[in-house]
Amino acid sequence: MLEIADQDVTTASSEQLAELAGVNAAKVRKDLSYLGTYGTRGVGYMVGELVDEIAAELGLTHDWPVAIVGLGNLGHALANYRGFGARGFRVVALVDTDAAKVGRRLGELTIESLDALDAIVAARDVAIGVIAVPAAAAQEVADRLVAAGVGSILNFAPTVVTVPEHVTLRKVDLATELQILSFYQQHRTPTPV
Amino acid sequence: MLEIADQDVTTASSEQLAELAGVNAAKVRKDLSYLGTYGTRGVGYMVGELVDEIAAELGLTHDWPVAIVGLGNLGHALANYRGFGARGFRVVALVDTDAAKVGRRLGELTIESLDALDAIVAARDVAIGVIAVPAAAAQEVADRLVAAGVGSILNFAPTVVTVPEHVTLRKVDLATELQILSFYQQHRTPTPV
DNA sequence: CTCTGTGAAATTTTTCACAGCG
DNA sequence: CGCTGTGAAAAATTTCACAGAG
Repeated sequence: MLEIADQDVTTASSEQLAELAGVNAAKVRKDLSYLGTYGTRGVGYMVGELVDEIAAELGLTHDWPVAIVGLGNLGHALANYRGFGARGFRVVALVDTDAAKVGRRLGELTIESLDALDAIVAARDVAIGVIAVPAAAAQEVADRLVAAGVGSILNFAPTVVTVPEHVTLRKVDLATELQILSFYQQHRTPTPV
Repeated sequence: MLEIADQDVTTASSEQLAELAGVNAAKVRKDLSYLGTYGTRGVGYMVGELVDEIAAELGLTHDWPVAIVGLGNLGHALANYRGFGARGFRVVALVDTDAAKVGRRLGELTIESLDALDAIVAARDVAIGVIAVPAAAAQEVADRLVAAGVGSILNFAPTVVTVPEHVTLRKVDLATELQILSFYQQHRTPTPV
């Protein structure tokens, strides 16, 4: 393992990849085979080539403009989150209803009013809207995002919001993760993956 | 549907539950059958009874003491997060290394020093530790939590941390959620669930 | 020789469909 | 009757195992 890490970081066998991912080697090969033939028999997979191919498949080669709505603690945390950039996301707008917050700078961006949302989305081609407002305001913000033409919404508010069929919606529930942990704890099963 | 909502909120058929969850009715019945027999033939499921049973199965009847380590924006957001309580989690400690933050009040709790972690965990019987520190400090915090005897860890830092076999670890990666959204957007598939 | 790519087998998950309870 | 609970069928996923490429 050490020898490999030192001398041969350019290729990896399905066995090694399987170990890293905690799955079966055959599964790795089958999954990768759907991307096409990127392995070399008798050698393994070229790591660089593989990373590029997976990135392309996952949409990481695109640059997705993201708007964050709501700059409470969570919104701030998201705005400061290192690593969105590395994964192909660019935060292009910070929006809040609170007049006291509008105009405040936060890193490279200035907080803007929710009323300007339509113009912001159109001008900066926002693809993804992140809802980080209190539960009570979530549906209203979702409606506004949809009206502005945002195609995908990530909802952090602890409430159910509904959107039209053509808009993709995901909900992140921070309590759910804790719940999964406590479930494992209660059942004393080692965490899978 | 309206009549049901008005008059008959105490029971729901597998068909209705399936609609709400966006799955097949047979799956609902099969899944619920693993809990035992809680439905009434010809009628449906008693919603109240069902909620209680699921809560018990998921460990929501326990009260899980949670400690949050790191009170940057994310830590604050988690500390203020409404709804942990409703799901059986009680934040019993806020911990940070920053001497400037220690002693500060935040809602009902006071921020304490990481050095006091062992005593805090022991005294308040902390079951779950939440890591909300920068990536660079995550492993250190994880080690401390493990040493203090915490059995489950939820890691929000964008880095991989390793823990002993007997500790349950989960990682929440905020960028992953965006990635899933952009994947759907790219492939123009309606979101499942 | 080693390690991929892939049919075929095994296993798991989901759906069907219906006997029978209330 | 309506709707559950559940065997049996169908579909999807995972693993095996090996021919053959490099």
